[in-house]
Amino acid sequence: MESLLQFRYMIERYAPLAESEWEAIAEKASLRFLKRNQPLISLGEACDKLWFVTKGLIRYYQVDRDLEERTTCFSWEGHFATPFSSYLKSTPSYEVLVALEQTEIVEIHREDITAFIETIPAVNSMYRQVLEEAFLQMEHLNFSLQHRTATERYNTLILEEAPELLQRVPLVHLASYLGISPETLSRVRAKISA
Amino acid sequence: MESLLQFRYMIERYAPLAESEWEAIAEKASLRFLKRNQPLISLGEACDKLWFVTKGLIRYYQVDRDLEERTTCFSWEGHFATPFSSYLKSTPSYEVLVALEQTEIVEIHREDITAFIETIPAVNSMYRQVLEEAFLQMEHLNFSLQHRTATERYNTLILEEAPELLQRVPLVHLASYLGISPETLSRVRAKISA
DNA sequence: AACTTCCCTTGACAAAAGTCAAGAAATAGC
DNA sequence: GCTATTTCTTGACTTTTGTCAAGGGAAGTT
Repeated sequence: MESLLQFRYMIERYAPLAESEWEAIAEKASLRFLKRNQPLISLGEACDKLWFVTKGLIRYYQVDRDLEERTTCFSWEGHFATPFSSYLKSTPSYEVLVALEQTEIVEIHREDITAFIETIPAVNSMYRQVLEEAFLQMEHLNFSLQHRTATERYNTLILEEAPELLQRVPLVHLASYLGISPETLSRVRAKISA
Repeated sequence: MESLLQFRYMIERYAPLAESEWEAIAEKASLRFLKRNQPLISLGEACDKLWFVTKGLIRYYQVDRDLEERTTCFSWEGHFATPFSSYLKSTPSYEVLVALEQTEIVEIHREDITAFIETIPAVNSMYRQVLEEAFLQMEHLNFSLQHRTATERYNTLILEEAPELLQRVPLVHLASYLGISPETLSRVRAKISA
C-alpha cells in the first residue's frame, strides 16, 4: 500500500477525515527511508518531528552509565515512533531510535501536528486515543516488570503478545527490553523448549 | 484551601478558565470523603468517574493469581486517581484503589468530563498534558524496573523522587511497588543506613 | 567462497533476591 | 494507657539471575 495512505487510515481508525483535511495533512507529511542500523535520532539531538512507521522496525535504547545500550521499546509498521520526552519538551533526547531493518517512515513537523490537533477534530481524537492506548500498554509492561519473573515476562510480552519480534529482533535486545541478561534469556528459552 | 478550588487551580495550571466555564464544571463536581482503608473502587466494579485527590493518599493494587496484593501505583493530593483501563473502556476494573489515609476527592462523571474536553479548551489542554506527563512518568518507572537494581530503584524512585511516601506508606506496599519482597527492601534500607 | 563480525548458547561460579520463620517494634483502636 | 494487630527486621537457607569466558554457528560483506 502507498505509505502515506497507511497514515491516513491510521487517523481514520479514530474519526473520519474530510478530503480537504487530508490534503492539508498530506502536504505537510514527507517520507523517510532508513537502512539497517541507521539512526532516526541520535543521542542529544532534539526532536521536533513526529514519526509514523509504515514499514520496518525501530529499536529504542538509552546508553547507560556503564556505556551499555539499554533497550526500552520497539515500534513497527502501523505505530508511531518518537523519543517522547524530547518531542514534548524540546530537550536533547536521551534515547536513540535506530532502524533494525530497512524502514520507511512518515514524518511530520511537530508544529504542523500541533496545528492539526487544534484544527482537525479527527487528529485531536486520534492523538488523544493513541496516547491513551500507549499509556495502557505501558501500564501492562510495568506490571509485568514489577511483579513477574523473567520466564513469565518472556512468555507473555514476547511469545504471546509480540511473537513477530522473535524473528526480527536479536535476542540481546529482547533480553534488555525484558530487563534480564542475554544469558538468562537464553536459558529461559532452553528450559521452555525442553 | 477549599477543595474544589484546588481542582480549579489544577486546570488553570494549563490554561485559563472563563468564570462561566468554571461554574459549569463546579456544578458537576462533587466531593467525596474516604476513611483509612476504605476502597474508592473495588475489584470488578466499572469506573465511570474521574477522581482528583485534594487531600490524602490512594494506593492502587491488583490481586494476583496467588491472592497477593500487587501494588502498582500511588496518587496523592494534587494528582488524579483513576483505574485508567476501566475508566477508558468501561470494563470491570482489575485494580483496586484504596485510601491509605483519610482522603478527600473531587469526583466528576466521565460523561461530564468528556463533554468538557470537547467544549472547554482549558480542560482539553489539561487532559492532554496530564496524560502526557503521566506517560513520561511511566516511562521513567519502566526504565528503572527494566534496568536498575532493587537498591537503585529504592534510591531514585522513593528517596529522591517521593520521600514523603516513606512517612505515609507501609514498606510492604513500597516493596511491592518497587517489584521486590519486603525483606529485600528491609535489607536494602539496613545497608544504606549502615 | 572466504572472511569477518555478530549472535547465541553453555558451563562454572558469584551475587542478588526470594522464602520461611521468629521475634521486636510500632501503631491503631478501644 | 493498654491490648491486639500490624509492620518491620533479621537469620538461615533456596532459588533466581548475573558475570565471565569460551566456542559454535549464522549472517553480512567483499
